Amino acid sequence: MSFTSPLPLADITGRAEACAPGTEVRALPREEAQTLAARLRVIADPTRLRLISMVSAHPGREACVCDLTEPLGLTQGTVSHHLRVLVDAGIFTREQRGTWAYFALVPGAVDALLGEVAAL
Amino acid sequence: MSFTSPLPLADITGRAEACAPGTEVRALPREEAQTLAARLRVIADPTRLRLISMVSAHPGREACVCDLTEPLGLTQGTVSHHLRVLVDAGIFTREQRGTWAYFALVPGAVDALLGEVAAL
DNA sequence: GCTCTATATTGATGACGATCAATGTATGCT
DNA sequence: AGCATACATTGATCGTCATCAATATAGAGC
Repeated sequence: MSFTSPLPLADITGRAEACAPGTEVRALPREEAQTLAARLRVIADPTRLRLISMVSAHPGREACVCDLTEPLGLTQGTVSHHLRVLVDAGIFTREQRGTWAYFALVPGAVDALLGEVAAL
Repeated sequence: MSFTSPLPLADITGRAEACAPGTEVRALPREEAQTLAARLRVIADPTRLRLISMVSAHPGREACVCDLTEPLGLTQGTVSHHLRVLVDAGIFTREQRGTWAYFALVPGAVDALLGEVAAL
């Protein structure tokens, strides 16, 4: 009787260890990932990053649209759009003073967002 | 001599203060904003956020593609694509061991990125 | 009232990117 | 050699979004 031929190892599915899928990894839930990614997409835009930088560097840490349109080299409508996105995300506040609308950073808003990512 | 009538304030262009554009605001340079936004876009995606979370929660803080494909519910090709993006961005490392490719987090890579945003 | 200025909104366009199915490449085992 | 597995890549499709031009709203002064 010889054992030189195929061994009947029925329980071993693949060879080596066949990438066990039963490791049960705790992943960030799909829905949380969705909302966190959406919030990150707000600041993952060059124009909005510049807006954040410009407003925080402005005297009084606030600025109106007309202060921001020309240095950005974009249409007034486009700048207004980006400011709306930032306000909706809770990163900027809008305060109407007469004809002008002044935008300012919400203290800690960006840091809070970054903190959630760092906690992954 | 009475001063009750229209004052000849010729040097004031508009009324109020007419949104002075000469305030010279230091903005994040266009090119830096572009690259920083591109790096942020890497993590501003739900699937890639979950990948980061899953790998860091995996025993040994590393995982191969087959560990990640099924729990994500995505095609193997799609997962491979996202892993490539993360490796190219310097967030993951790829180590080939036999047939398997193991991915691990680059220590401090995400924090460095977040730090740049916080420094705005 | 009218007019001008500051800002918001709408509609259309173009580009980028996430995803999949299919295929290609490489490694290991028999 | 042949075959099966793990992963990468290609090509195509579809949705999202940044941008603009045009229009709308609204406040301030005449």
